[in-house]
Amino acid sequence: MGLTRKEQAARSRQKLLDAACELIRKNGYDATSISDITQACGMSPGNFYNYFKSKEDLILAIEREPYDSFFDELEKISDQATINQLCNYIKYYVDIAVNKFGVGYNRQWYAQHMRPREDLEKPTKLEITINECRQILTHGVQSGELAHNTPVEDLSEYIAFELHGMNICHIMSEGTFDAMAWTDKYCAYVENVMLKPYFVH
Amino acid sequence: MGLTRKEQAARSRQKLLDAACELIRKNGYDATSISDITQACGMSPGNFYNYFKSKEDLILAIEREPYDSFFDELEKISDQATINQLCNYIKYYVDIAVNKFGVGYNRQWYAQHMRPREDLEKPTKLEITINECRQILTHGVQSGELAHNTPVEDLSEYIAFELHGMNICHIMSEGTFDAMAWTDKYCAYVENVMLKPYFVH
Amino acid sequence: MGLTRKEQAARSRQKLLDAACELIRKNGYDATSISDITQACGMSPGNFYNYFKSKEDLILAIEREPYDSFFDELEKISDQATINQLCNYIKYYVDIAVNKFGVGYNRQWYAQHMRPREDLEKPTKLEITINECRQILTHGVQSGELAHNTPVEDLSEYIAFELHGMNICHIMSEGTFDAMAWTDKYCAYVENVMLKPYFVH
Amino acid sequence: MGLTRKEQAARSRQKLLDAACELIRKNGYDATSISDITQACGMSPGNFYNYFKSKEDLILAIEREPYDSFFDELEKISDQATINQLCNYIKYYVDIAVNKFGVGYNRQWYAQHMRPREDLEKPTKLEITINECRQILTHGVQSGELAHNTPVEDLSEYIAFELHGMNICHIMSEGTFDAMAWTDKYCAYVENVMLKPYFVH
DNA sequence: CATGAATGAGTCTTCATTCAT
DNA sequence: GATGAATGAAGACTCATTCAT
Repeated sequence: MGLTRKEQAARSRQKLLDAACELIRKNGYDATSISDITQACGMSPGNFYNYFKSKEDLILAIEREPYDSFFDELEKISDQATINQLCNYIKYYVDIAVNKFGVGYNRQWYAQHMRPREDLEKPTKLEITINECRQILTHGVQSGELAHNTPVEDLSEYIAFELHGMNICHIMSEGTFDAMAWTDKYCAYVENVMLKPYFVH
Repeated sequence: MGLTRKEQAARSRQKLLDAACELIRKNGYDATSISDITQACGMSPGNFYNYFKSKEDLILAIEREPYDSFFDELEKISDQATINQLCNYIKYYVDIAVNKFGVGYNRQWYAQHMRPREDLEKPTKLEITINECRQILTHGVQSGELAHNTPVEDLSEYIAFELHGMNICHIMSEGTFDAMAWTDKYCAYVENVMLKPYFVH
Repeated sequence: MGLTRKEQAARSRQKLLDAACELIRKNGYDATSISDITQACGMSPGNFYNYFKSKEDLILAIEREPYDSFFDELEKISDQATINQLCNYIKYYVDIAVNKFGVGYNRQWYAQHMRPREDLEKPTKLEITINECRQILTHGVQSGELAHNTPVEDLSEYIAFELHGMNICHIMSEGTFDAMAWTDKYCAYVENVMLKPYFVH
Repeated sequence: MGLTRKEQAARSRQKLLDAACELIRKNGYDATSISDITQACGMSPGNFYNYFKSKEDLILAIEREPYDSFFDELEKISDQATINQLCNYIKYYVDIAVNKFGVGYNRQWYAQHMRPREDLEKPTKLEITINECRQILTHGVQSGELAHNTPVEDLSEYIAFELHGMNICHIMSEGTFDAMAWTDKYCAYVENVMLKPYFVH
């Protein structure tokens, strides 16, 4: 039925984004050609460049998207108990990594972000994960759920490192690692062991 | 002078292997061409195929494991208290990663081990790390230092993931991350928080 | 506001023409895309085809000749001595080229007129310059100032080529070539050397 | 019969050079694709890049070649009378421009060299022509054939401009301008008119 | 063992052009 | 008149691989 031009364009762009994600996830970045992507959308190759400046640009667009929404996610859960926030965050992270990105895409992601960096000022992707954890824990301390002496800094690092380590395990296992089961156990561990000493009551 | 053909051949093969390692680490697998590799060795591209059936074949050949030798180290410390063994293991791991290998080599290591694998039977390098942790913890349970209900499996994973996550952080920070300080804190955390519930007495 | 459709159309067409001129001058015909042109006008690419059948059609439309108006000037000086007419013509030419048009426009002018031509009947812009010189010299022969055996044809060519050669030098030098000084010397040369053998007393 | 590898390579490179020259001359630079060139040589497209870094590189190689040999040409004729040197130089220039390069290539040549320049230090192509003329005339003065008051500087410019103006005429006429006939007349003019006042005896 | 010229399929990207809105 | 999404044919360039020398 009647789609406006803008809607049509947005839909095409999203189709490309989804197809690209899917293909890169399956085959990896280098093994996915622009033609593969447009073909999967039933488009001509040239049309790709109406939406993305280059193949490189596509990756940036894909990457920006779901990780950006972490912050939105944090917003949505900001009124929950700290431990719930944290567990939801962890589950959300794993879900994105495993279900949305998958092994192929994550491989590319790490390859890219482990390259030598020019701009040492910008926070690394790992620091961003740490920041997000810290944000939740800090909020927990401020709200009185966690003790003042909670080593927020250290715990944030531990969790962030753990998530990335798990991600790598997932990649190396070619996706056979059961990330979802792990997540449940790890959340329980965070609650019952890691944060245990710091809960107020 | 006076090298036999066989020696010459072995030397050429090794040169190719080393150059490939170096280049793939720097630029990634797909961005490293056969020409790049042979040129780095002062060879002609054709010569590559005297030693490797294909580019894919090369990757399989790059399977030297400097991380493997940890087992020897474990032997040496097997009579210490479990917590000491574990902390020594962690310190040893970090020391190797940071001081011996450094950012450059680790980049290469991950790039290599995150590539798609054919042989799903062989344990991944991360699984090896988990195994080593498990070995220590299991020993702790058997010796009565740790309770029988210690979730050895889970804790081994947590520690192994943490170590690799830290390693990645170290890489992404271009070596500015203070891994040694982190190690001390993490060891304390392992002793005082993670294993706390499971110590017998 | 309040433009009729026709006026609006004419204005759009002219904007396209001007933008095309400007861009082709700067980057060359092949390096100038329809999108470049329409974008420079703040138009959509499709709109181009409301005014021109094709890109090739555009080039044919860019046939405005500011150099043509020299003939008017010739009228005004037709009662002077031949050598003065010629020198004034040369000076006028150089003045127009250097001061009025400048390096930028001349670049465009040559780029445009050196493109492959379909209509071999129409005189080239260079032939027009030759014609103008010939007109002056012929008049000189007819008025008895120049000998009958004056090789009018050849000398006209020499002067016309010289002017265009100088113009190109001016362009290539980015305008640092001192065209005015050159003009004085060249006029003296025309009088004292080139035409010397043909003056009747 | 038995060609060495190096000979074979040199021959291939030359074949590419010749075919490129021929095709660009006929169709212009932009209308000549790498495939066109290699196909004309019975080669695969990829092989082109064993000999030239890029398409741009090819142009530079073509261009360098015949204009470089002007200097060799000057060497060869350095013991002739100045007027003969000059006429031979002019004839050689026209021959290269018309027969070797042709309209298509020259179009490209001028388009390229009339572009805005970054490096104002390097002499323009036109200055090189002036230099070559000056070299011959200076030698004529030094050898006593031409008077000391010969305006070498000016005359060199006149001749160089004339040659380029003629070249442009040749382009604009789509090659119908009879450059060879013109050359003969112009050489006679240089001898009998332009240099006449300055010959010693 | 080593060379390097040659292959040719494949990649990213551009762009003139069309057409439904 | 104007828009801009879509097309698809080309083009420059790369690279794993082969093979005659």
